[in-house]
Amino acid sequence: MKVRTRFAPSPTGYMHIGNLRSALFAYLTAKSMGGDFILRIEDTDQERKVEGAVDFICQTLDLVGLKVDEGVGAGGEYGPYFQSERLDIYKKYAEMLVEKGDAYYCFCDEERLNKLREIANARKVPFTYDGHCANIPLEEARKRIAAGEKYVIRQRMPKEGVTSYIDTVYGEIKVENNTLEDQILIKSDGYPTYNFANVIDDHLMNITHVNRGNEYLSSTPKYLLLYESFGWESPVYVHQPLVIKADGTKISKRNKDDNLMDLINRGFLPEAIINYLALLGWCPKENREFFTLKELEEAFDIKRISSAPGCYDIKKLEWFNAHYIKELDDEKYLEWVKKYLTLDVSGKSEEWVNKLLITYKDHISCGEEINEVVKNFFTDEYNLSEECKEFLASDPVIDLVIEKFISEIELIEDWNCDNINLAIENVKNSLNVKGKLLYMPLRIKASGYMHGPGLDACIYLLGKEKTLRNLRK
RNA sequence: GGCCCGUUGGUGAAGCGGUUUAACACACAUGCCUUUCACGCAUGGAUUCAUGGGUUCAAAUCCCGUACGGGUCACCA
Repeated sequence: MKVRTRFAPSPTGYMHIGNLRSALFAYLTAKSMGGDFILRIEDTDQERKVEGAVDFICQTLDLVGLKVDEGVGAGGEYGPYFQSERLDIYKKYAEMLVEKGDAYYCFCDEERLNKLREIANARKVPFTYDGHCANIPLEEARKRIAAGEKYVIRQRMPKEGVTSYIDTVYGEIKVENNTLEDQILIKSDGYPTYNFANVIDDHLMNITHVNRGNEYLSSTPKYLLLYESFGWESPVYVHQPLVIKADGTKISKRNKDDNLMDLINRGFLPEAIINYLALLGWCPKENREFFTLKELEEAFDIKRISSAPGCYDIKKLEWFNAHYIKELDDEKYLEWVKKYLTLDVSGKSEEWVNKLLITYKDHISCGEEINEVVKNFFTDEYNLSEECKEFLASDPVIDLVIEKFISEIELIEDWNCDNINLAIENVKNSLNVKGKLLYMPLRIKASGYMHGPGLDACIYLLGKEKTLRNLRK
């Protein structure tokens, strides 16, 4: 049977790094076994729905290269793929369960449930539904419904026994049935709950592997009981470890380091994000860290998903990103990096701008960083860091080096890197200064930075006039 | 609180009973190279795998308890 996995987000806003990771793992689970990746939208909560969120999810998947084989945006024969368009299907299956006695109509209103909750709170015991409506005869229940009374449908849980299953990542999970609540399947507005719609859709859409966060680990028995009631075969469960942050705070759509669009807008490459995310909770058999999506599809193996949480670290992502930036060929790099350039380049030749950007290609870890690293080329007002000032004051020969260099620069007629190197060489020979003491003063005075690309290229790009102005400051 | 999951160096993470004197990567330190930084190359750092017991000839690896962290107990998904 062909492997089929799904990414089933609810349209509640932007995606963060954790959402994308879920999508990635579902995608890789399918692709690693030659299967299909399906996109289903779980829009059963009418109150939390956000306008435009579906488009956004599709765009995001497209952007990072996770191609949807079937479902929203791709079509397919198991639709509709919006849960809000499948209401009659859920209703039908819920009624079947009622007919079998594995579910029942419940007329308890919010008021009564709140009262129960208060009592439970006061006694400091967890609230669970008391089964108040569990034994209303079906005939009577139907009459009340016909009379217009509001109702929900609840799953009837076994009072004893244990439900267990084998999870691909966590192994055997056992849960006592008496800890399971008679959960709601169909809400009073006629919409299904997540727990129910999920089971129905996964079965009807022939989903073979269910990828989801491990927060569902202990509620999975509820699903299993539903499959059992229907006499359906349950899918393979692949529960994934959570993604946490080093500082203990949660991944949030509002945090700029976590929000996917923010990352893209700051100049993180999709390839880098995908590569990094794949390694968050999964590890390849061979000792390797760089993977394209295609390579991940080959190498991925659900058996190697870790059961310990993955730790999201923006620093490591930056490192991956810097690597992928270096891999870009110059033409592609220029086209990409210019999208992030906010400095005023009017009055500069395109040739000069391109050379400047390429020179700094190996020195940025994300797109927007280019502005920081290159800004002194656009201003006469730069402030030296304390570290720079300290260095300049650290040796009396430094002033001589600068003075000599100024006179050498003044002599250059043909402005190119070779002549600039020659000038440096002359300073070195005449003052007998070399190494850090020679290069650092020149770099700091000319460019305002302690670090950067080759000094000759920096000075060349600065131009003769500006170099002299900076050196004389 | 009940139930479920997790805990390996500064960080991420491999290893899942003996070939481990615990891989690899990031970070750090030192050295080499480059007329500087960076890049690259080389070297160094966990007497030890949260903790206490147990099983075994042998445990980071299996079992039990403890601590800490997380999850879950909604007409949210």
